[in-house]
Amino acid sequence: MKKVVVAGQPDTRPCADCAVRPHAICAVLEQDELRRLEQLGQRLQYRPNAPVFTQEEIATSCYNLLEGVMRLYKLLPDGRRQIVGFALPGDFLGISVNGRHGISADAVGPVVVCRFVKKSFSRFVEDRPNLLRRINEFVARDLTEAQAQMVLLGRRSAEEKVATFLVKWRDRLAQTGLATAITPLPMSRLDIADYLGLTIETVSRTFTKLERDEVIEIVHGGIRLADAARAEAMAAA
Amino acid sequence: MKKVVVAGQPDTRPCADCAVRPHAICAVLEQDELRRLEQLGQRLQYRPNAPVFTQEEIATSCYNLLEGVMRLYKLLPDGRRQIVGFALPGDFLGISVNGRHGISADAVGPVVVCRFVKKSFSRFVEDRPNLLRRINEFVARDLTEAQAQMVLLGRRSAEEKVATFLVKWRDRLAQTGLATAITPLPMSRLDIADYLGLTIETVSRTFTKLERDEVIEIVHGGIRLADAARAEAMAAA
DNA sequence: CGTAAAATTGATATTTCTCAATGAGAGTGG
DNA sequence: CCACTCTCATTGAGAAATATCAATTTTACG
Repeated sequence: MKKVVVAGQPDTRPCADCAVRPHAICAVLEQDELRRLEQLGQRLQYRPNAPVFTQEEIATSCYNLLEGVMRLYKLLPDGRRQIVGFALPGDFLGISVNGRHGISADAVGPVVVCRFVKKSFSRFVEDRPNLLRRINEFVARDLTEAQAQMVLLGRRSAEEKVATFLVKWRDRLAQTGLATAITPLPMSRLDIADYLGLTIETVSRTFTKLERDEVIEIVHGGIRLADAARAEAMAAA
Repeated sequence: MKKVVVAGQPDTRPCADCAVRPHAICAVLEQDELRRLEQLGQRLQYRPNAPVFTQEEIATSCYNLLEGVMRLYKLLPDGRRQIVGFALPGDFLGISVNGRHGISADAVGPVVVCRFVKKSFSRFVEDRPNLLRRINEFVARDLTEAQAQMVLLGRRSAEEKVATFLVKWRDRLAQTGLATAITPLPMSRLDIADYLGLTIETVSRTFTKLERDEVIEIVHGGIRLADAARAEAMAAA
């Protein structure tokens, strides 16, 4: 594989006009704290499919996702893959429990992150309970989402899985200000399958069925939720 | 259903000789802080199957589990249930992200908890970054476990699910000092099924198969891991 | 002991997977 | 600008895993 990491150019856009700040952990920082944190962060770009960090690898950095979509996943020894989540701008990644990353993360499309070296980042957080609380909330939110995903994986049919995925993905994009008539799906069918605990064929068939039933319209690079109400009913929690 | 909550008697055993303290969030507290926290906690007992808190309910309390096993689960509107975890002594429960509980929790067998009113507990945590960090670690650990469970639910066969469950359950019991030749299974087959995303019949058949294959021996109220190595191989992460 | 709940077992149905083939777009080099 | 090729997505047919429905056995409990 080609080299995929693009070295960060000198920061031309500092935290001050960071688009994701209100949604990121940084939102709780004061101006001067922000400038301090800015020193610690390094902006990096990744090409589509480039790995950002890997399961089992010693966790030396954590990341704010600034632009693009990432997939977070675990692999079994025989290669089976479970995607445990997709990260969107504003998400904070790389928290580890035993010094090693529990999951792998790579770029779906082009990605820009703000990287922090864990050591200095931890020191920064240490005297700022505000920030620690904020990080805590982020982790708690991730846990809540993980629990919802367990219900999906363990107890729902293929059709419910796909409908739920589409509705929740649309809602997440809307929250980060990316609402459009068409819901873009930057990830592949295989990614969706590995996220929902299905095969690519079942995902494809389910998309087709939902389109036949006029719940969605499959368009290039995404879908249109033609009958959002019906999709939401299928996704009902 | 009968009333199941037994009012806490005046604390006869204060934090000082709390058996779970080293494994609980309280481990990071100094003697005097501990005495302070003690004021805030209330010891409560629950009968088997008694609910402790419920999904969607406004989250006013959080809990240290002191004795017994709890099941944590989510229900779908049509009654399908996914158990997202079993709690053991030392676990901290009731963290909520939006003021309401995201999950339900009830006692599997008899349970004793240490309950804290969220409001006063939060105030206590506020000036103790140590404790906040500890809670953070607990949530991060839960998240890591949830991610592992997603792999199990999405990508593993019934046999792998059951074997993994048994091995990990044994390991958890061992960690909390409950290691024995026989691994007790206080939860029902239905609980196990709802934890693994299977039906009760499939769980039962899989137990039988594992016994025929001499991987386990089914004994009253639990199992013996007759061939731990083989079980661990099936569970290999 | 007798009854109810839990667990097991069996027969069949259903869902989803697997394997195989085809089709559609995107990028490339002539 | 057009084949060519590669990857990704879709579709089909048949297989496999697990669910469902039903019966029976075992265990728990009054």
